[in-house]
Amino acid sequence: MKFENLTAEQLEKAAAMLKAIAHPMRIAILQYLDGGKQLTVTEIHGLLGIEQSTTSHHLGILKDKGVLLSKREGKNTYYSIKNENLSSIIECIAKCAC
Amino acid sequence: MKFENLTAEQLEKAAAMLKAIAHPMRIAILQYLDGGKQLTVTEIHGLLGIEQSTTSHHLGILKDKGVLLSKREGKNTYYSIKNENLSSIIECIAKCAC
DNA sequence: ATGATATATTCATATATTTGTATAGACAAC
DNA sequence: GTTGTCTATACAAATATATGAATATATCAT
Repeated sequence: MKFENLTAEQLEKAAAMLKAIAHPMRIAILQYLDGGKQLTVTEIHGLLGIEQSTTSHHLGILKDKGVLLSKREGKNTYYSIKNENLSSIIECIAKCAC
Repeated sequence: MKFENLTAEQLEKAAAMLKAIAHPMRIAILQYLDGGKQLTVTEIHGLLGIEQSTTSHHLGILKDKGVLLSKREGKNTYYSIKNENLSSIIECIAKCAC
């Protein structure tokens, strides 16, 4: 696939999506959700060891930029990865960065 | 490849690398350099239509985070992509975002 | 309705990023 | 040497991001 022809608008959207992912805690969230898993805010909050409001904020960013999906079930909100293709970004960056 | 076991340090590095890429102008730079091309600061500055110092700054960020390589030749500095694997990140994000 | 639990939002503060102007440094030609 | 060109850096102002405490909202159970 060629990406030499991305419009300014497309560049903005791609950058916004990448920027949403480009945070240690948010990468950690993606790793916990990898493989189609669905986790609640509280579960992720516990796994990350950061405040509930901070966790919710990170999840909101990822959802807002189209990285995650959310599904409310009773008191809980389950988050999952919208496009499993995105996992390959993390795998690739892990290969390059580690 | 599993990435569920990244250490805090590895998460930081991966995030830093992604953050370096996660900017419209810097994605545009990567698209210009795709395919192993080498371009000078002035050439990229001309292609992007932004200030020379801003261009140099963006290139410095990408180099500092391990995305680009630079090679000085006389007055010119040629920049190129360090790991062509990284192109696939952009291709993937383009697929997901566009 | 009351209380308990889960999630989202508001707000403030601290920190980081982006951008361009101006300047400095490196190098070549003369 | 001086001049012109290419690149990098210092600085400042504007903007954006990250974090958590406090609060609000939603839902369930009783």
